[in-house]
Amino acid sequence: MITVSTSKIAARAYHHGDLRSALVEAGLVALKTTAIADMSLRQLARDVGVSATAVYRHFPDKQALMQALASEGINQLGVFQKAAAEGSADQAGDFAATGRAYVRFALAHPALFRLIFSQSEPVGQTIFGDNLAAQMLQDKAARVTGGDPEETRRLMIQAWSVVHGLAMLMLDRQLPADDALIDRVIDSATLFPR
Amino acid sequence: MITVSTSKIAARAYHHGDLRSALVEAGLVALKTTAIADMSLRQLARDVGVSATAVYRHFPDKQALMQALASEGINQLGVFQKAAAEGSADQAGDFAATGRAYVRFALAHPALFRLIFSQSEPVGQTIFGDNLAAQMLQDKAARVTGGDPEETRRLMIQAWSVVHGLAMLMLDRQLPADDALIDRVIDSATLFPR
DNA sequence: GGTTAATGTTTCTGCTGTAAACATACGGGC
DNA sequence: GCCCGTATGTTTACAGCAGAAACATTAACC
Repeated sequence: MITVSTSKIAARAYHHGDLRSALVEAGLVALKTTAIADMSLRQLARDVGVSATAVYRHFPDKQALMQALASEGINQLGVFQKAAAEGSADQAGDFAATGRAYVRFALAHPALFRLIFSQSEPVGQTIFGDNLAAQMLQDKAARVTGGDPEETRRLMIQAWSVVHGLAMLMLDRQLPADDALIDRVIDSATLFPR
Repeated sequence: MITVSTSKIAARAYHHGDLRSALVEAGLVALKTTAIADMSLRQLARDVGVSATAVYRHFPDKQALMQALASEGINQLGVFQKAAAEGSADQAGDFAATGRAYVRFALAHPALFRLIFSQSEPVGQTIFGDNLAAQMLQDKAARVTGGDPEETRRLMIQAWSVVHGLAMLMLDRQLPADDALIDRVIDSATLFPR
């Protein structure tokens, strides 16, 4: 994946080749075993084999690197949700499937999921964000409500709240991270006013 | 509030009087203007007017102090919810009122609210916790379902998920922190399977 | 081939949590 | 009234952190 563009065969000296990508990749790996609070620029630099401050040639500060990781994370979430939705029959099942995927993604990548939402600059750009995950939420919701914009918006927010809350409470060990529980909560969530 | 138990009039020398309480109090104040990640033992010690390491006579480490703050926070949440529930007529309104209070508390005390759930040792002790907030959730839910334990549990989890998710998304600026929106989401949340 | 910009490294500052050794003062037993 | 143990402070020290500043190396282009 990391290839130096020039003819020289991966000269390991001084210039790295593509330090930025390498840092992001290392960051994603680190997030599998490291909590957000314990993420360290210096450690990442060590992992990549570069001096501590080299990072600052590619990111203005730590926050910027974290933001890049979060951005990559929200991408992966969208892809994962899309894959999950493709295997279901009706549209209501579709919607539920993306919700289940949301929670399962959170449980599978806890630190990454948290990171997505711990950027003060919302990387999940409110519900009008331009990422795949947000788009899917909008589309599925609109299809379920039949298109009425106000109802669609309400459904989006309510559905998002349920899965987000469930995910967070499970991540924070307030609820057991139980697959059956996810299904039960989502299946019995009737999101329409009577 | 801080009084030395002996006759000496608040001798500010060497022994503080009640450093533990003072630290907790200072911590709660600090949380009004400081994000969790930026909370510092040394700063708290400075605020109270004591050396940096004096803290360790009362708390084994930073985590323990944070836990104490979280514990106080969940207390306050319970009290706030109780007060909110007392002004409503029927039981369903009761339940909704505690939900609204949950979200409003989160918005009013963002860092404190986050702290409650950011302790790896769950201070909101799963849903069987012994704190007032958890007790209220259980009671209100049981009253609504008529007592059926399985249904009660489902309702608790679902209701908790909605309000927790809504609160988190608003805190993380993914949704506008709008009072009317809170009402709309909670009022239209029909939490029973058809 | 030499200049310039991009991308590295070293070195430094000030912050953090926390361990260890030492100082002070309170309270109870003689 | 003195004395000593224990609780509760302080000072000093260390390692790790984010980031600023000055300097080194390399690649790319004229």
